[in-house]
Amino acid sequence: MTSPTASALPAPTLEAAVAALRATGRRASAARRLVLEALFAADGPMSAEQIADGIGGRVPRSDLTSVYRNLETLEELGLVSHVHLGHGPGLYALNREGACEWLTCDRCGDFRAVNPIELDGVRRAIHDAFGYRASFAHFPVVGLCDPCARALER
Amino acid sequence: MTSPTASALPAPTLEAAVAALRATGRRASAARRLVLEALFAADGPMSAEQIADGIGGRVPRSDLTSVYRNLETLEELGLVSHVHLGHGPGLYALNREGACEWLTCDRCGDFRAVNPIELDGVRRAIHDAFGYRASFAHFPVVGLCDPCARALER
DNA sequence: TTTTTTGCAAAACCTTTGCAGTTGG
DNA sequence: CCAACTGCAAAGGTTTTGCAAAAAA
Repeated sequence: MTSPTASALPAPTLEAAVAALRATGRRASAARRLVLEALFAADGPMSAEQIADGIGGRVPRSDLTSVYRNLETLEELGLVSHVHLGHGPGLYALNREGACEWLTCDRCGDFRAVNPIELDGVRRAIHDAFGYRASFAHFPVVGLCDPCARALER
Repeated sequence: MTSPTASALPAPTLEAAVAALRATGRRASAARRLVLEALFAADGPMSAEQIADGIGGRVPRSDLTSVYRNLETLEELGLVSHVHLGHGPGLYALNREGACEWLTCDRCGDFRAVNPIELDGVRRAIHDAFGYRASFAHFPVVGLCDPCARALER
């Protein structure tokens, strides 16, 4: 029931993101910049709470409600997206060049970002068999990673 | 972080399910029978709340907490499993013969059960490319169904 | 000045936990 | 009888909503 309203392309810098905000009549508020700074400083997808906490001090902390609202705005603009890697909170990341899709292990919780091109064969197989255009950007491929699969084979 | 502790096979009838419960020292309580009756009466996967509500009167209603606890028990026994079809509550169903996996449309929310055999080609492609043993039983393949894909192409 | 955005409090939503009382075997 | 189970109330974790005050343009 979600369909990204991507009205802007990935922004490579904070300034580009601010420009994209302004271009749609939105404001570059302090709270919004803080969210962007946290996202630019991150090395992987983060929960709203981690963003609000300021990534352990690397960035000043902010209000959780505002973080959620700003993430929603940034998502509407196509600057950010979120993924559900299991049962916990949604995880947010900047849309970088060649937006990513995800694989996650149901057993150890580890995850891996993959370039959509690498999943095109899989996507084609699904489309041929079921007529669905699959995407693993919002919900990942879930399975067992190789170490966990071996561990379960005893 | 989930791995089914399937200690029993799918039960084709309520009596078989009761037998599976007894075989592991568990009791066939009234509340538990009600959950099983609801599941046997259902034509698709249901939320815990729908089960507690007694499928709109087809079955007497029961306490939501007990429903959750009983679903958990039935899942431990391998009689039931649940799937997350999007952002709402988890949906539960009996494990029928040839347990199923799921496809769901991100846009209209529609879903479709498929026999795991039909996804084996997809699974192989994923395994060859990434070393993951994918399963779409707990988290479905998410994408756009054909009608929605056409609708978006304008 | 006008419109957007914020921060707080509160609620909504789904699920789990604690516990005293009940029940199945 | 006794362990397993129930129902209620309460809490936990994540996300949303309402609203008056503050800030951006």
